[in-house]
Amino acid sequence: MTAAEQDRNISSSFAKGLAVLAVFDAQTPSMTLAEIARRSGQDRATARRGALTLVQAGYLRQDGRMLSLTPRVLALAGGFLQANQFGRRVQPPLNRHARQMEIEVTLAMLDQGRVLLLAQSTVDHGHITYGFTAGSHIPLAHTSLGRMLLAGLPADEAAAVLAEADIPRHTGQSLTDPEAILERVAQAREQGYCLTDSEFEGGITGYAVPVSRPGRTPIVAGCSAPRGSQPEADAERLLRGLQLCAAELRQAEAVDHL
Amino acid sequence: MTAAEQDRNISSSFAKGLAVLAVFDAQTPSMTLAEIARRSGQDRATARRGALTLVQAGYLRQDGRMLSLTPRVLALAGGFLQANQFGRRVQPPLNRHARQMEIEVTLAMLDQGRVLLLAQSTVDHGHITYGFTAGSHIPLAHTSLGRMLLAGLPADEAAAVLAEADIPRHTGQSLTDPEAILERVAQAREQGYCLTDSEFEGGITGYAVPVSRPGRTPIVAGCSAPRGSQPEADAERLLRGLQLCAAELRQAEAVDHL
DNA sequence: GCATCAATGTTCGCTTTGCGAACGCTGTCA
DNA sequence: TGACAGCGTTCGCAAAGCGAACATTGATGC
Repeated sequence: MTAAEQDRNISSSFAKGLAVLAVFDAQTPSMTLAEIARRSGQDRATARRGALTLVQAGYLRQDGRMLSLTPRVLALAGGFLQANQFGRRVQPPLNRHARQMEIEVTLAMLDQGRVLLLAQSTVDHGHITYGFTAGSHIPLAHTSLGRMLLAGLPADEAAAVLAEADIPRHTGQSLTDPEAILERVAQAREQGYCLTDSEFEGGITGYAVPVSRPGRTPIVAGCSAPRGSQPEADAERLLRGLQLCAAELRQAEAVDHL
Repeated sequence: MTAAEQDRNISSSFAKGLAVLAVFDAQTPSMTLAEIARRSGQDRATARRGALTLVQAGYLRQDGRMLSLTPRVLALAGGFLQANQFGRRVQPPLNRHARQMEIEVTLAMLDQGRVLLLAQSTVDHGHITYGFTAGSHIPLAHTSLGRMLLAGLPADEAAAVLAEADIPRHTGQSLTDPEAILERVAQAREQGYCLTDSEFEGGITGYAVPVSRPGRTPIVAGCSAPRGSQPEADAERLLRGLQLCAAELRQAEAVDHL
């Protein structure tokens, strides 16, 4: 009696193992077996087999009872980055505009109810940096990147995605009502850019503009900076820079088939 | 009769699935099932199950009969990068020195007989760029990064690693005799830096210095540039810059536990 | 110091999964 | 048009791996 109609085309052991690997995208640098089991929602024995397999394959390292990712996982991402020519087609425009704007520029897309950072220009100056890198996840609801991404979806889909995402309160200014957030999203959709202020980190303003063509899976570019003495002049300058950057990426078709 | 003494702690299905995922680190952006099967050395049916599982998990996308990586694989690397604070501790020094040197600086380590790029500064100027990114693999034998990495190993281990790696001929200047290469490696080990000229790409000189402390798993920093009119002055300037960068990374203990 | 308890890591019998030979389908060449 | 080569897909049977049960570790009370 098999009530659960298991699909013979899917390897459940493999899927469970992948869940073990994916658990490490949290901020926790290393975990015990039991913790992996808990976070991946699997039996300890199952998680153990998955983890030991990953150790043998070289993706995980075991120090005593702690397990942590090895640099080899970078090679997995490397495949994607090379296939899509990020080094040639995405990173250079990002860097050039970042340098002109004198600010870090980030490219992002939706992933599982969060914002996935695809690439980040790296400009050197005195500014604070969150320390996010390509592959980092950041919250959806309280960042300009997240809201601009939602704005790239039809309103009903955006509402559905937001309903699935959790909406923690980062600062006193964070909007917590989904309706209020969706209103900001609609506003971003209309005006073609998104600003947020102090909702994720106090005193920091976020800027974002769309990169992907309408209808495609949304991709956005954005940046963030401490609120200065002339907020409106800053906003105008930065949004103009982001728009230029986005236009260039669009023209280079750097991002069309993600 | 089970002659092969299969380890009950390892999930072979998972290992095979991982092999499917790893196949995409080639330069091939998308593949058919049969090609995946061939490259991963697996039965077509097995490869199919692995691939379909990856599709369901969102790491692979299926367009007709072609399969390609999705951006979600970046999240796997993101876990590693965040855990090791690359955004805070590695990227900023790299960028700063790259800007001072006016050249792209790369951080790398050994991985499976090749050089794995861990991070890359991103400076904007007119120079040629190979288009490599973090996570890219480059050859071991004919790059200064590769030879400096080998120099970080005891001589016998270096020879063993090199024996496993393949040594294609990229240019007319590529050394092909393992002994000759090991001699250059020994030279690099003694003098504490490595230069290569035109062995990977004609007219391009590569520079590399060690970053990790002696005895640890080798990590190196390097850069490459077209040979200019004053090769020796260039070499001195660039090596000095790389040494400063390496010293800073060492002091920040940015790379100690990889 | 010893007993108690909770939480983690590991084993092994039973069931389920997934291996791969075999099949059908599609496009190509003579 | 028939033969063929390469591809994706199916299904019976062997073996892989699930998880209850068992060790092991380490913290807490007496």
